[in-house]
Amino acid sequence: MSPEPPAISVTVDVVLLTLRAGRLCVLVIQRDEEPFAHYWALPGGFVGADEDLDDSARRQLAEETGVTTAGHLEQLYSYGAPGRDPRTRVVSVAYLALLPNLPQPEPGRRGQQARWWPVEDLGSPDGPTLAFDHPRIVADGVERARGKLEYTPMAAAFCEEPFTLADLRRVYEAAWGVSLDPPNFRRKVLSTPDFVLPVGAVSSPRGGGRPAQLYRRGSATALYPPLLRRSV
Amino acid sequence: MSPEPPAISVTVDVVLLTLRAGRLCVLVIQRDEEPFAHYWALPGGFVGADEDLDDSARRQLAEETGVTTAGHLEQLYSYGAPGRDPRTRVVSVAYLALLPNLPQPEPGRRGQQARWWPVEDLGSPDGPTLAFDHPRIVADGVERARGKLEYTPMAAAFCEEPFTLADLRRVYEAAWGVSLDPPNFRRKVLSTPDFVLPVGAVSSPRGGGRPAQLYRRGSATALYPPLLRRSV
DNA sequence: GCAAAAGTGTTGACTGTACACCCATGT
DNA sequence: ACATGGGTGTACAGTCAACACTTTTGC
Repeated sequence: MSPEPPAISVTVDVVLLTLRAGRLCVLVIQRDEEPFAHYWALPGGFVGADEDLDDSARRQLAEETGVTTAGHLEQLYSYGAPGRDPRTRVVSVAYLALLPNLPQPEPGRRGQQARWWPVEDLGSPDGPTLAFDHPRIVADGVERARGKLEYTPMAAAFCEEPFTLADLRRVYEAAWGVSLDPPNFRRKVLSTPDFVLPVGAVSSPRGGGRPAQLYRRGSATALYPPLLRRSV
Repeated sequence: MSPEPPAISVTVDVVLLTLRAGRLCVLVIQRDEEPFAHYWALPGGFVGADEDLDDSARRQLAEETGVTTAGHLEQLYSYGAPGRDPRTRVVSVAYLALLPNLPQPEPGRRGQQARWWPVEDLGSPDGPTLAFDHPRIVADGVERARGKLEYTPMAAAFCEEPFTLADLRRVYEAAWGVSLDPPNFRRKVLSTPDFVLPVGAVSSPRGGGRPAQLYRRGSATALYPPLLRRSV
C-alpha cells in the first residue's frame, strides 16, 4: 500500500424492503438538512470508529426507524463515485434488509418523516425523488432481492411467523409481478428440504376457504433446484 | 447523518483469478513491509481522492501486476471489521477479476514478488499464509466465481479468444472440480443465445483429434436456464 | 347451498443425462 | 492403422406447467 490515504468518509445505507398490501415497498426518510433537504433518502449514516459494517447497518436501522432487525440483513454493494455526495468524498456500503410488514410507517428517531414507498412508484412522476444516488441503490437492492428469491429461501423473511404457503407465494408474486400456480408452488416449496417447517396448526381463513397449514422458516440456505422466474 | 465522521481509510483489493494447467489460481504479491512482511497478499491499495472504486481496482491491477484488464471485473464485497488491519481502521472494497491464463507470473511494479497460487492450496500446509483477512476474501471471491458460472456467461472471461468449447468446458471442470459430458455441454452452451459466437474457423488440434470450431464471447449477460452445478 | 381458498392427482411437454456412434485430424 | 478429441443422434428418466378435482371453511 502506498502511504497517502486520502480523506474519505464511510457510511452505511440500508435498503429496507417489506410487503404491504401485496406490493414491494422500501422505507425512506425525509431529509431535514441540505443537501437534498426535503428529499426522501435511505436510512443510513457514518460508520462508528470501532463498529463493524454489519453492526452499523443494524444500528442505523434501529436508530432511524425503530426496527430491531430480526429479519434478513445482507451487504448489498458499495458506492463510491467521487461526486455522489456534493459535500465531501463518501463511500457508502449499502445493505439490504427484508422484514415482514410492519404495523405503521415507523417515525424516525430524530423526528424525521418516514414512510414506505412501493418500489414501482419510485421512477414514476407521482413517486418521490430520492436524494443522492439512492435511486440506483434502491434499484440494485430490489434487483438483488428479486434474483435471490430464485435460489435462496429468503422469501420467508418477508413473512411473519407462522405463515401459510399462500403468504409465501404472495411474496414471489409481488416481487416478480407474476402469478404462480398454487398447487405447483406448494409442491415446489415442500420438496425443498428445510425451506419451511410445518408448525402443526392451521390458519383461520378470513372470509371463506379451507384453513391452511402453518409453517415457520427452515434452516435451508439455498434452493436446489432453484425456483426460476422465467420459464422461457 | 450525524456530524462526526470517524477517520477510516478506504482501500481496494483485487482477487484476480485465472486458469493455469487446469487449476483455478489466484494472483498474490509478497509484502515487503510490516505488518505481515513476507506474507502473501492480494494486490490493492488506497483509493485515490477523486477516483471511482472501479477505476481504482483497474489501477491497482495495472500498477501491481502489469495487467491492463481486458477481462471481467466486478465488485465482490466490502470488508470493514475494526481489527482487520492492525495499523488503522481500514474498509476494503474487494473486486473480483477474471482473466485468461497469462504468460508469466507478472512481476510487481514496485519489485515485489508476484505469483499465481492454486486456490486449493491456500488452506493446506504446503500453501501460503495470506496476510490480513485475505484468506476470507479469496474464499469469497472463489465462491462468487463458482456460483456465477452457473447463471452467467462469465466462464468465457477465462478463455483467450478465439476459444473452443473444450476450452470453455475445462473452465467449469477446473472451477467446480467435476467432469462434464462434452456432447451435452456443447448443446447446452450453443442453445443459450449469444453465450458464444462462432468465429467460422477451426483450431489446429495439438496431438491428434478433430479440429474444433472456434468461438468468441457473445453479448449474453445471463444464462436461462442456468447450467447447474449439482444435479441432485 | 354457494363461494372461496387449500390441497391432491394426473397428464403431456420439456429438459437433462448417459452413452453409442460417426468425423477429422496427428502420428 | 490407430489413437485422440470434436461433434451428432437417441433414448430413458426426471421435472415442470397446466388444470381437473376434492376438501374444508365462511356466509
